[in-house]
Amino acid sequence: MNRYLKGLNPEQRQAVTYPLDKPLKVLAGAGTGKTRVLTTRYIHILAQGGNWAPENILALTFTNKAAAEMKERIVDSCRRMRIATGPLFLQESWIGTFHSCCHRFLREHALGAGLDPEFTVYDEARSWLLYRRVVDEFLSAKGAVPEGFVLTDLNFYVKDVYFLINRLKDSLIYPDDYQQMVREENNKYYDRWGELLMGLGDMELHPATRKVLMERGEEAREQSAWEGDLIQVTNFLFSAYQEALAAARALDFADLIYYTYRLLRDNVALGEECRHRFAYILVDEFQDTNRAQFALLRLLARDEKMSNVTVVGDERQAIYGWRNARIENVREFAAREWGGEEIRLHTNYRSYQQILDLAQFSMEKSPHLLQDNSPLRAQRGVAPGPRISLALAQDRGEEGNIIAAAIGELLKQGMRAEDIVILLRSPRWAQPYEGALRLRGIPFQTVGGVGFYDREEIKDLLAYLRVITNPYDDLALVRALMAPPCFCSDADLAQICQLQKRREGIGGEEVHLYDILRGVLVEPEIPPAVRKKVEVFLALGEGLIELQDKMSLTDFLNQILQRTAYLNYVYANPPDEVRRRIGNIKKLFSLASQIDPGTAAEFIRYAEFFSENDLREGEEAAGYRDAVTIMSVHQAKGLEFPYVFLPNLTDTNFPVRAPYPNLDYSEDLGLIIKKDRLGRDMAKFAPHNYDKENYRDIYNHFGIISYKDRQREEQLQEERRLFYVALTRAQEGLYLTCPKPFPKRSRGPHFFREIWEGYEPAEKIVGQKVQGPAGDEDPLLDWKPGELQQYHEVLSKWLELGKRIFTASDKFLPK
DNA sequence: GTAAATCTCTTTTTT
DNA sequence: AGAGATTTAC
Repeated sequence: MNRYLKGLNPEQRQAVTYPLDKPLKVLAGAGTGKTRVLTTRYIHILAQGGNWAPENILALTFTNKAAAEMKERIVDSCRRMRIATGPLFLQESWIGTFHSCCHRFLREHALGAGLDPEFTVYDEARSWLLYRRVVDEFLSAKGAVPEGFVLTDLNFYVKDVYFLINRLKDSLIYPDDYQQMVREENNKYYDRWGELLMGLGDMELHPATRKVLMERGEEAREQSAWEGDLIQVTNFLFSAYQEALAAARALDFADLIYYTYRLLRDNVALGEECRHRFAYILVDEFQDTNRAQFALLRLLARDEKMSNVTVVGDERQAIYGWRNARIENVREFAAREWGGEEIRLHTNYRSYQQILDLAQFSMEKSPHLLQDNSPLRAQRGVAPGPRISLALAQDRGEEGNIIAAAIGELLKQGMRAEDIVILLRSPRWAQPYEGALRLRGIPFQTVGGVGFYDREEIKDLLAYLRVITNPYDDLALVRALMAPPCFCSDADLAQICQLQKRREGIGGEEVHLYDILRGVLVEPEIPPAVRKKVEVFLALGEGLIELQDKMSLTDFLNQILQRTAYLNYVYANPPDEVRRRIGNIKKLFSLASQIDPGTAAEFIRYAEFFSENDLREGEEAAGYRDAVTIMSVHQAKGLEFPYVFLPNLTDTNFPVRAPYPNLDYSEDLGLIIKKDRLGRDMAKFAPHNYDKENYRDIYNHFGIISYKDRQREEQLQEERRLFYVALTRAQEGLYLTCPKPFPKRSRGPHFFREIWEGYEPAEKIVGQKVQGPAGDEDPLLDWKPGELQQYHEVLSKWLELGKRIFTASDKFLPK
């Protein structure tokens, strides 16, 4: 047997050695060694002879980090196997994300793809700025506006159209196709309404129901006209955005996939050459690919049956739907139908059986239509003693204390801090848990989250700095105008910009926003309220500009804070938020003092460097090597930890309720708009009284479904999968906690409740915080020494006795 | 009685 | 902004 196959279990070995000329789909559950299978198959291809070089194997991953890891592991194995990889392996191998591989390919074939060889790739920030400019031009040039279209309507949709465009592009739908497709789909939808209205006559209905349905039909007809307008506008903006990209010789992320796709589709010879070059294709995290990526994969494959393609994925871990990933891609890769095989990996090397059982228990609570939801089997078997603990805390402060106490206990038992992770649904909730850990002197580090430089208060203050060093920095100027104390609204700015456009129209030259501001003061058409704001702003700015060179950077920042009364606005937030923001502002001062004596301009350059490179400056000073990690579940994907804490499992936090998009597109409904211009829900979004059975039956009979309903269901399922990902990170132990109070009218914590009430093997405790005297104290930090002792006692029971000291009852969970 | 309007509470993930 | 519960309108 080949050496690299040693140590693989039979199912892994089967996957690695499965014939290379047949399609293969590996359904690999969490912790089943999927990356190992993929890298070993890569080695297997090289070792099988055939004289294949690394440049003949295309290996696609989801992140650059995963690609780097894979490269490292392959190089390692090759060295051990004494397979010569050549000195240029890292440069020649095609191991990377879809985006990075397409980028490289397009550089090689820029001319053939009709691109400038010096094309640039726009990241999200740059593409958004370009799009914004396109929208502004559209707003000022009325020619493209449909008759009757109210321009102010568009402001509501600006962001949504941008997301819509990205969503379409991720499905390879570009302007030419978009308008036609969406119109057809829309017409089909309204045809169904027509049928419903026709069918009403033959139905036995309550007169009131009939009347309502007739009215809704009429409403739907009106709404279809509104949709028509928006289709026209979105299509115009879409084309204009693409043209602007072309003019800038730029591609955005989606374009990288699209241009590669188009090049291979249209250039037959090159397509052939490419299919020859990539003798084998491996794709990791297939459940996170989008439609465009799948389509490209079909083109890259040797034949329609994907004979030289191996994909690895797990539907249960699909958590990137919001980035247009299609979980359906896994099912649609029909390896068996195409003469290949589906291999399932069920042996989990990470966790004890109890943890896998819990994950399975939770997963089966949602009606997923998954190809493979069979349970995982723990290689490590069933652990002695309980492995899953639930705690229902009386409030968030107590929750933090329970977790901190439990972690302290683990550390006392000899665990290392780096073996422990706190996983959050949203990184913005890190603060309470950080506070609890800090209180006990437990070292921690918070990864990711919203980067320091992306924080509102930091961006505001930096904007002021930028405006003062360069008043002609329009972006900074706009940000500063919108910040305290002026709070210019979008509408205010629109009026100022109109003035700018008009000046440019007269002089024919570009006029800077800053120069316009003075004009605003004397312009009769500008409302007094706006004029006042600008007046305040200019006085403020001029005062600061004078001070600029007279003091140190930190003193100057202090002046900005004082003169804008910025802290007053900070203090208007809830206490948690105030503390966080103040902490950030303090940190800005300490960063500034580090480069002090230095100029504001230097500091800005420094800050830009960090934010442009997405180098995250954490909100908390980390620096511990051996520290408890706090991160989001998304960031934890692919990682594992001995002990996992999963706090804040409230009804609103996990699963989280996301707002519905104002605009969306789907193949069966066409363009979906949330509200019509009167503020009513669009029929397509949510048919009236859809939640009532008699209406729903009629709607469904005529094929009128509720986008809202479907969206909600899909959202919940993605949250369920995210929860599954969180649970399956744990190797040794899992601690789930949920703070009270529950909002009066909520149904209680959804996922937590299911386990609390339905999963017998878990330990369950209820916090017993004694109500302190009511006051204005901060509930997060204000604990009394006596209480800590009490937590400790509760916790000892939890950890040592290992028996259920409490069972669920209605007393603690609202019905 | 049902349907619509109002009130109340909470509030994301990132290559 | 969404989702229940509650109130108001018909």
